[in-house]
Amino acid sequence: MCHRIPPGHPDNEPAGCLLCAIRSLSICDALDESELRELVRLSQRVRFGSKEPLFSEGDQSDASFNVSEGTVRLYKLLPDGRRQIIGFALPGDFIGVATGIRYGLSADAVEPVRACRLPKEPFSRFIESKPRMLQRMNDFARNELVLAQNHMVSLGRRSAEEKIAAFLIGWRDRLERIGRSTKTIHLPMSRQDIADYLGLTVETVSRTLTRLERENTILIVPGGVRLINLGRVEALAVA
Amino acid sequence: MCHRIPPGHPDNEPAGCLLCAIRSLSICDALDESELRELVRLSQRVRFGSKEPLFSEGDQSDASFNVSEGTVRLYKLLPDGRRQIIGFALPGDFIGVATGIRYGLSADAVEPVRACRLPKEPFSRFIESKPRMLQRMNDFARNELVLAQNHMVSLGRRSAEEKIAAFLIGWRDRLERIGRSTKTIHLPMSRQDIADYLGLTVETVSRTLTRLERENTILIVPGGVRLINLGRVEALAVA
DNA sequence: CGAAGGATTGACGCTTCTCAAATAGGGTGG
DNA sequence: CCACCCTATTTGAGAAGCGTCAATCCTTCG
Repeated sequence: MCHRIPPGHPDNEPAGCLLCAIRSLSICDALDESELRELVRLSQRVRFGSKEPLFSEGDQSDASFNVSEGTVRLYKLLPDGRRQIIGFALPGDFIGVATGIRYGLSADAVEPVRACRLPKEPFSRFIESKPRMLQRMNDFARNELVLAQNHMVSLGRRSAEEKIAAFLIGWRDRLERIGRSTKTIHLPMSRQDIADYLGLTVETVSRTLTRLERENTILIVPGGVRLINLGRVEALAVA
Repeated sequence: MCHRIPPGHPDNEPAGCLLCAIRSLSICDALDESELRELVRLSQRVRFGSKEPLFSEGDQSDASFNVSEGTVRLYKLLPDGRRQIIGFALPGDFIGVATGIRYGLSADAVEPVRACRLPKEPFSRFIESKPRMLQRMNDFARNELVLAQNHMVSLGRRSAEEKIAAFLIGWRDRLERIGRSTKTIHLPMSRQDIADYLGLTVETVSRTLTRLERENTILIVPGGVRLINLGRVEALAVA
């Protein structure tokens, strides 16, 4: 539907922080009007087409990103190509903060993505004297840790069926928190992505989903699922 | 060897932040002398015996802790008792920061632990106007995320043998960074702990370790292991 | 309309789990 | 100091869940 976009194509719009639709979801909510005006000057609005990388593990870490639209896949690769998806970033999420001079993981767009690019140096100078912003970034990191911890429980201790259920419930909750419809849960990522997120194979994901559908627990629809027997899914998810 | 210690037994020593041996490893390194003096007044030195909980998932989150001695196990439980160990905390680590009013996971002492207890309210007031401290706490949270991400790769995409190797290398690196000997790697945690950390069973951990020993890759010694064929372990660990 | 990639389904195998029992080790009390 | 007990660890045999390989189907898009 939309034509190929060059890597990290800059929009011609300026970063419109003051009018930003997802500001209340993002770290920028900790800034006042004059600070936002300052941020406008040091940030850039960028777009990425499906599968296009925002950054890759090992790259020089030049910038972080505030996702404003679309879904981003964050992952690590083993030398032989095995992939573990660490998480998916949604609008409001703040990604690409590296500990060292290089990114510790890779990120690419699952579907077309818009984001604010925050170049490392200017941005770190910008925040260094803003305790409220630092607090908010701390809260965001803590929240990421909570997600990571639940993810570890799934990876280490849940069966394939429980993993899928926990994934669907967790994804639904995240969509809900950013104000998306949850009547039918939109799944922009592929079966392979779900498999690599849950430590399974595509085949197992596919089989498990169709089994859940045959049992009338879920309904598979194009681009997502509906939870028919919500209680059953939730029971599997906590287990 | 030592008698039973009541839960979270307070030492009679004051919190000696100025002389603290692990300050350079901890978040407190971001504080100057007068700030440390302030911290002394609002923190308490506490001890925990083996297996004693520092806090439990679902408890009201009253305080966080700076570990100064010993090893802490951080974990989550499923309703049926399955356990996933999220990580181990060592001297210098800052644990028990909750996002909400309740702890999101449980923590207990693997071996006798000393820590500084930082009551939530006074501590959050203490840091709110200290950007350097907030920065450092951010760095610590980021570092935890890096560990979590590597852990997820192990849980989701590595074989039992690779998990064990990656665990040994990762543990060795952490011991090294806090200045511990790595000639023989001290493992204070049980086989069951290692299993619950790696998403395996005790039997698989035991079998894998003895297989590695039979192949002359490692040597199992009381309380730890020695890496005989370091190259082999490292090769398994990256894979 | 046809090609290409994604998703599903099936048959079979293997790694890891489960259940069970033996062994070792550490702490306690006599 | 030694014997005993309790727990941790190791080892074995068999089962099962999930992975692998392969073929088919479906969808999307040129």
